[in-house]
Amino acid sequence: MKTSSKARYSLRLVIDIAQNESNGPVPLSEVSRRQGISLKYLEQLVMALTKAKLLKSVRGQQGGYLLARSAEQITAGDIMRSSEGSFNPVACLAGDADDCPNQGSCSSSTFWAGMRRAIDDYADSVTIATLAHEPDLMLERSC
Amino acid sequence: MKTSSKARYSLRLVIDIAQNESNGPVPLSEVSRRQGISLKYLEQLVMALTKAKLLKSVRGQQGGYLLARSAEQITAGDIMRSSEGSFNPVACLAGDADDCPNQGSCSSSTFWAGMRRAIDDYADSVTIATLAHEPDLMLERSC
DNA sequence: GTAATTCCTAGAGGTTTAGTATGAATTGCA
DNA sequence: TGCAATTCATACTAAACCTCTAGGAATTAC
Repeated sequence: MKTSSKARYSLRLVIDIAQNESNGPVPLSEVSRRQGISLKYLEQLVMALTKAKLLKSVRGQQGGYLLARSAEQITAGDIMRSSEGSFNPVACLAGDADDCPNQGSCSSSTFWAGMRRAIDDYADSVTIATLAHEPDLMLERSC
Repeated sequence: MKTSSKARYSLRLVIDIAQNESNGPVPLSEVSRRQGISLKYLEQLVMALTKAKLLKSVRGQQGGYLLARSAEQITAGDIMRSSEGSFNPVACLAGDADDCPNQGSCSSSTFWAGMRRAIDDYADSVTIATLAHEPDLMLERSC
C-alpha cells in the first residue's frame, strides 16, 4: 500500500504554484525547473487538477496556472483524490457493488469503509496553505 | 490508492481460521472451499502470515494453521502490514532515505508520515475477534 | 506406505504506472 | 503580423507490479 508518484508530484506541483502565484500565473516550465520534474509529465498531472477545479489555467504567452481557490481552502485530500481517484479499498465501496451479494452488511466492508474515512479525514485536515509555508524545506526531491 | 487483493484475502483467511480453529488446526483446503479462494493462492498468502508470526503451522496429515495469539491480540493492521508491507507513502519513510537530502525535515514528508500513522491507528483499532464475530455476514466474496 | 498436508520456487499473463513524444490550439507582445 | 511561450490533447512505450497457477519436495498421522 503506497501512494503513486502521480499523487506525490501533484502535491509538490500545487504547493509550488501556491508559493509563486503572487506574481501572476505560474507556467509549468518554471515548476519543472524548480522541482526537477519533466515538463511533459507536469502537463499530464495538471490536467486532472484543472478538471477537478483545483487549478485554473491561463492560456497563451504569459499564461500558466493559478489556484482556483485560496490555499486555505484546498486540502491535501483534494489533491490526492483528483490524482489517484478516491481511495476505494474494495470493489463494493466503489461503483461495482453489484458483485457483492451482501452489500453494505458485512463486517469486512465496514472495516474497509472505516479505513477510507480515516484516510480522507486525515488528508482533508491538511491544507495547501499549511504545506506551502515552509518554502526552504520543499527543495528536496524524493517526497 | 487501494488495498491489494492479497491483503483482502489475507484478512478473510485469518478470520476464517479464527472462526474454525476450535476443532484443531485448520487446513487450507477447507478455507479454500469455504472462501472460494484457490488453494495455491492461499498457500502463498499464508507464508507471509506465518513469517510475521500471526499464524502457526502444523505440518503433515491432520495439520493446518492456528492463530499464533488470541484473536483479541491480532489486529487488522497486523494482517495488512504482513501482507502488503508497511504503508510507506514515500521513499524517505522507507529504508532508502539516502535519496532524500532533507530527510525528516520537509513538510511533505511530515504529511506522509501522518498519513501512515492515521492508517495504522485505524487498522490497529480493529481486532480479528471483532471481525470474526459475525460469521453469517462473511460469506460474500468481494470484500 | 499412503494420503493429507505444509513448504518452496518459478513464472505466465494481465494491468498499472511512470514517463516520453508529437503536435495542435491559444494568446501576449515586439 | 508573426513569433514565441504556453496550455491542451492524444498516443505510445518500457518497466514494474499484481494476481494467480504450476510443479514438486518435505513432513507427519494413520
